[in-house]
Amino acid sequence: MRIASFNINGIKARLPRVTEWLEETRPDVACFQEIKCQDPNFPADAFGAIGYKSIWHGQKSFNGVAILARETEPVEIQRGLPGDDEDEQARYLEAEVGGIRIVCIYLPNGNPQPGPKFEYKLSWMQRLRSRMASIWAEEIPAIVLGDFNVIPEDKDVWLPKAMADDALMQPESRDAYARLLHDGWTDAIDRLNPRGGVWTYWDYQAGAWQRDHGFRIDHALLSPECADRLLAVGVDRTYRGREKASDHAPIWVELQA
DNA sequence: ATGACTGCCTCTGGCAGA
Repeated sequence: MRIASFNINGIKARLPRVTEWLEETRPDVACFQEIKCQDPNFPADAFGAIGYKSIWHGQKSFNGVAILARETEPVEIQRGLPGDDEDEQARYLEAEVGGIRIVCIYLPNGNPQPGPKFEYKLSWMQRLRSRMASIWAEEIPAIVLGDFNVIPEDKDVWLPKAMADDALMQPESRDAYARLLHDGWTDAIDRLNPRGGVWTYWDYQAGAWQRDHGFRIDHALLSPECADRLLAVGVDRTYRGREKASDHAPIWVELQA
């Protein structure tokens, strides 16, 4: 079973790229972040036509997440990250697909730091940890994946100095991410690429893609019930180099059926 | 080098992204 995640940076601008990727790679489950559309405008029919059923949580202009499943309907468990009734940003969608709990997240970027956006990021990560602890307690196969907007370690960025002041790699952001790992979740890409050097994002600016100036911020965290079944991981880098590409590449994990 | 690019909604420029 292959479960993928893709920060698509706008479903309207990216639909041809995204359907092409689905048809070429045929993941069993696909999580999208930054769909950047309101709920009525999500192109569920276009995905249905190529064999995928969708649930989504949209928002005007920004954010927005979706979960697609091949030949089966994702069963929605939770929409929006619990823990703050004031938070209306569409960044969290949780479903069950084929006996696996799928948690699709778009974690706040947090720039500029310090400031309210960085505080929002850190409080969001606290709430995520709490939600993940509840899921952990269910002792089920679960995978939390998406755009975490955290560079976990220096080995996960082409040049640590270049990003030193960025919210993505502040000690507070890294500590909050490390706590999830200490809680027992397995960073699937890191587990199978322990020396680092794996990028999932390249900026549109300054020829970052051409120079391979990237970093790793898209992650997949596995509960023990999933980690025991981990066969392979990957980043579909080639899609970053195509016409009208997202600034992220898709990531995927393969679990034993 | 306070640079660079892209998408969105449209106050077609300002915001957000990372």
